[in-house]
Amino acid sequence: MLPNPTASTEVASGGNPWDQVADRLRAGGLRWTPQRRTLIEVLREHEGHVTASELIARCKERDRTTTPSTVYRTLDLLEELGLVKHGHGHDGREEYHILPDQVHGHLYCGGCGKTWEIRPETGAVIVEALASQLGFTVDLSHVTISGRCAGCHD
Amino acid sequence: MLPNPTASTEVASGGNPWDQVADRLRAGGLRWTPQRRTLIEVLREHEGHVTASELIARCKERDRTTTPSTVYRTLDLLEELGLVKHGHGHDGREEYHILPDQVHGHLYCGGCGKTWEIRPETGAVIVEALASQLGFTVDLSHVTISGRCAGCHD
DNA sequence: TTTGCTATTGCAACATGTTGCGGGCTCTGC
DNA sequence: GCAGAGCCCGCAACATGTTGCAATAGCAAA
Repeated sequence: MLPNPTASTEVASGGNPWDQVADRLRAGGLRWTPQRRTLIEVLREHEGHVTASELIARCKERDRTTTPSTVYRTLDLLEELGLVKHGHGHDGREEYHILPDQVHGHLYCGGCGKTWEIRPETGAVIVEALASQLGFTVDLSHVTISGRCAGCHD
Repeated sequence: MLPNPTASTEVASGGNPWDQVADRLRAGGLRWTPQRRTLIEVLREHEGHVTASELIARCKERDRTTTPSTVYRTLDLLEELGLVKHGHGHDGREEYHILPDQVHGHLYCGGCGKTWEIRPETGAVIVEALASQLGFTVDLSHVTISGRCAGCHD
């Protein structure tokens, strides 16, 4: 039935996570559709962060009939599977972290418009400050923190 | 020339900042319009934070002809005057801090949906961590940091 | 008070997300 | 290989912001 039965166990352990998406969906009673396949193909080609609108644009390049609502709904699904994680850029727009193996936060400089990743050591300080003082578990990856970088003071 | 010359110095030092808005606008060659007056009246009645859509709704209560674009543009103006400061809630929607005398950040719990203010002491730890390690000057008030509060772990 | 400059408004169109609904398609079980 | 079950798609409508443009209306100077 499956085109390539030999690959399944190999892929399951060390292979590309995207190869398992179809099976993981079906295992949960969900469906593997052309629209979802298109989005997965687009995601395979990206790393790091992408805005939702860019993903939609790329999907439209492959399939002119792409509908935004379908993309957003599929992204929600993939987030539940842990394959992407959404956050918000400095302006509140949606951004997706692809394959969030290592959670990290972002900094945005309002002066020059650049964005940096917050290194784990630095992030740990923030996370711990809020954990110890308020018992709050921070999800740093959800927001982009704004401010001014070293080169853009005053 | 001014209608109430005796009040000017009094107001300038300790009075209500909203009372000076009209003059501050005119001083810059800008105009004092009914639409702006309506928004100021609404802002006077609020403290802390309000979402943009709530402000628009309140303006509409006073003036049915209120247009969203005008409200947004006026809020931009008031931000330049330092009377409000915009930020983004956990979902990326706009929020305005009214009269930001003391800048503070916000925490949002994805479990119970509540929001807390970050106390200055706690905020200082975060600001300093990024300043000393990266030379980055954080504007904590711009974003709402997400996570889980003490009561919503696991 | 009148006049003229131009800041501002309201509209319309657009960008980005979200949501409800009816019909179609995927999957499974026979 | 077929048919039923129900997940999903695409549409339409809406919510929240942003932007360009022509007409209006504040303001100040005469």
